[in-house]
Amino acid sequence: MARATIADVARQAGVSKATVSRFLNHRDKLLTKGIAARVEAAISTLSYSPNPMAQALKRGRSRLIGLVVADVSNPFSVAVLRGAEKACQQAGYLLMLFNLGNDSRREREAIETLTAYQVEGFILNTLGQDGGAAVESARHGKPVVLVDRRHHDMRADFVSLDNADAVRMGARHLVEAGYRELLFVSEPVKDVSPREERKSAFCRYLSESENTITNLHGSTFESMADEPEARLSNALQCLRQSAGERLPGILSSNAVVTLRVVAAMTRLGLRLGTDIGLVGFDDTEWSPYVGPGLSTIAQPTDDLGRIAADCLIERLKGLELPPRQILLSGRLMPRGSSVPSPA
Amino acid sequence: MARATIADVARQAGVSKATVSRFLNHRDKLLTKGIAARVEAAISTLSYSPNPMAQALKRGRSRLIGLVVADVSNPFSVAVLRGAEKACQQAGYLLMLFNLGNDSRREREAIETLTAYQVEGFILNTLGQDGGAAVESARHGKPVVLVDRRHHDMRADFVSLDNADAVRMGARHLVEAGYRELLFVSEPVKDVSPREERKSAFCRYLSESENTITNLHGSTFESMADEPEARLSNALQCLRQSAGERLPGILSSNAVVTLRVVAAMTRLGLRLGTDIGLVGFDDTEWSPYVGPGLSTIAQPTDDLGRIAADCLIERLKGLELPPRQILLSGRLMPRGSSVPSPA
DNA sequence: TTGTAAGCGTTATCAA
DNA sequence: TTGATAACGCTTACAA
Repeated sequence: MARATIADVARQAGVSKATVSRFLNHRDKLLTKGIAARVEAAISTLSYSPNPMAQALKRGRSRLIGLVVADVSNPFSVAVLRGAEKACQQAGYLLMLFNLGNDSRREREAIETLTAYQVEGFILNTLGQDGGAAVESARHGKPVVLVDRRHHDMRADFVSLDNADAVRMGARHLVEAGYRELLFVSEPVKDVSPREERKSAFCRYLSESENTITNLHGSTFESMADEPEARLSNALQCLRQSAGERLPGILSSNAVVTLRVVAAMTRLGLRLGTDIGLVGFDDTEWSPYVGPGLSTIAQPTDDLGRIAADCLIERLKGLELPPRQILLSGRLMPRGSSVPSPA
Repeated sequence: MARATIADVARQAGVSKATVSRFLNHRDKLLTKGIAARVEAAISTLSYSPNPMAQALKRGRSRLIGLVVADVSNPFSVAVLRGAEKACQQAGYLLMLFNLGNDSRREREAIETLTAYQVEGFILNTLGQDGGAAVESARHGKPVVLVDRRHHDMRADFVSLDNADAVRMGARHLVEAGYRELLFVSEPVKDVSPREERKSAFCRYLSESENTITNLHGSTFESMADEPEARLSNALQCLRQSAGERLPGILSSNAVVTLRVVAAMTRLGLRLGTDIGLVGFDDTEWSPYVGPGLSTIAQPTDDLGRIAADCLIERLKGLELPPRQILLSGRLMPRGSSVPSPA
């Protein structure tokens, strides 16, 4: 038999639908003990639970939160997803996931689809390049929280790693380990805010440290997904050239790039740590087992997701505040790839 | 301003709501050219799109498919998710994801929540241990497709890797490479169907090959997440003991276990391939870069997800057929970890 | 404190 | 071919 409706419960308990609805929404506030008990009994014998679609239609609120991620296969996104999910669940919301599959042109579609399903707000881990779809929905009164990636045209709560600090931490670690010719490797920076921030923080670190640390020098390199392998290999060889007697060290801006660097070093027969130092953003379960162990900067991904969701839920509860910016610190995980010579 | 409703469109076009609805659902089948044009114009000027909640309420169908995964942080689940998503999108369905976070007791909650949102069917990548919640919903007429994990009490379409074949492939590869003392390492097998299938396929392979291959011997080991590190280390040392002069080789049943094995070997100072051969289920982006490269058995994850979704959608379209079982072949990715001595 | 009735945005049934 | 009108399952004035 089909799901029980509020009418079934009302009939079973010998009361009106309104009474059942009151029991559900205001619990015992307005109800006689006896009636409440009868309703409760009816609900449990019919194992009734309200139809959220109908509720959404009537209330205009769906208890749904839209989560749009640029790419679910990015472990970072998944980690954020998990954190957000937990927070949403606790607050009685359900996450609706829309994965862009790295096609940023679909962002508008995602937001419109989710809007159609009456999501009450958005958590976005996207580029924001699809004609300000997010901005629009913010104007329509749906709160938005940005995670990890800023939208340049948008004022909204923003939750992210403290990139500047993390870069400084990674670079300083390399320097303290003895590496002097630094290279920052990232995917193409263009319009992707964390990449921009990391790159410029890297440059800032260099110009700040040139005075105090002798022989320190650095440069940056952008590696594309579909480039010929030789490009990155060349860059590494140049790096060793310019290093001369000094030790070269690489700071890579995410796990994918880190793997590309490792691959290139493998091709060239270069040893991690010994020939070139390496520190990479994003600590993964496999980081300890690549080569002598990869030194990484771990992001508090769970917290990022949780806090993003909490921010959104606060807004949904009516919190009025100028857009907040919440930056969380990363944690350095030193391993063999940033140790100059084998023990 | 708020979303346009069908009433707004009707007013704008100077027709009734029914006419607009007809335009939407039966297109031009029943409509005068002129009227159709007016409705079309009104729809586009108001940029109207129907409210799926209202549609769901009225039709009893939501265009939603529920996907329940045991653990999103498992890359396998994510890959399936991506495949399923693509297929659903093409068929005009939206996926609602529910992540169990490895707590199989929440499966019932997941199914009930999704049912409340009127999902039309389920794709389950779960244990099915939560009191046959899935079975129930199947009885309520919601089609279910199982991916990777069987529910012993359930007859439903099932999509999975051909585990028996994959195990044979992995074991044979080790044997052909010269390893003779084989160990199958998996997480606790209890009631997790792919683990059971892989383990028993391993044992079957052994008993079938003992006759033809001299000196071949094998055993199995179950490694728990929270066990002391020493347990697995011991197992490896035992393995080398019993191997004697022969080469020991390990077949590990998923990526997590593979990393545990690698960790244990690292602790013991054993070299991958040279001291112990290793082939692991699940090919990951990092597999090539751990040690001399990890030999793996790649699953066609995208296909698994896509086919699962397609099966479900066929059922939703009314296909009546006894439960199907669709097994896809894995692919061996040989790398350094199954090469006995360094080149 | 409880019930009646209207309405959320659709679709489906009936007349016209 | 088109238009009223009644549902779908729920919430919420307003009445009682």
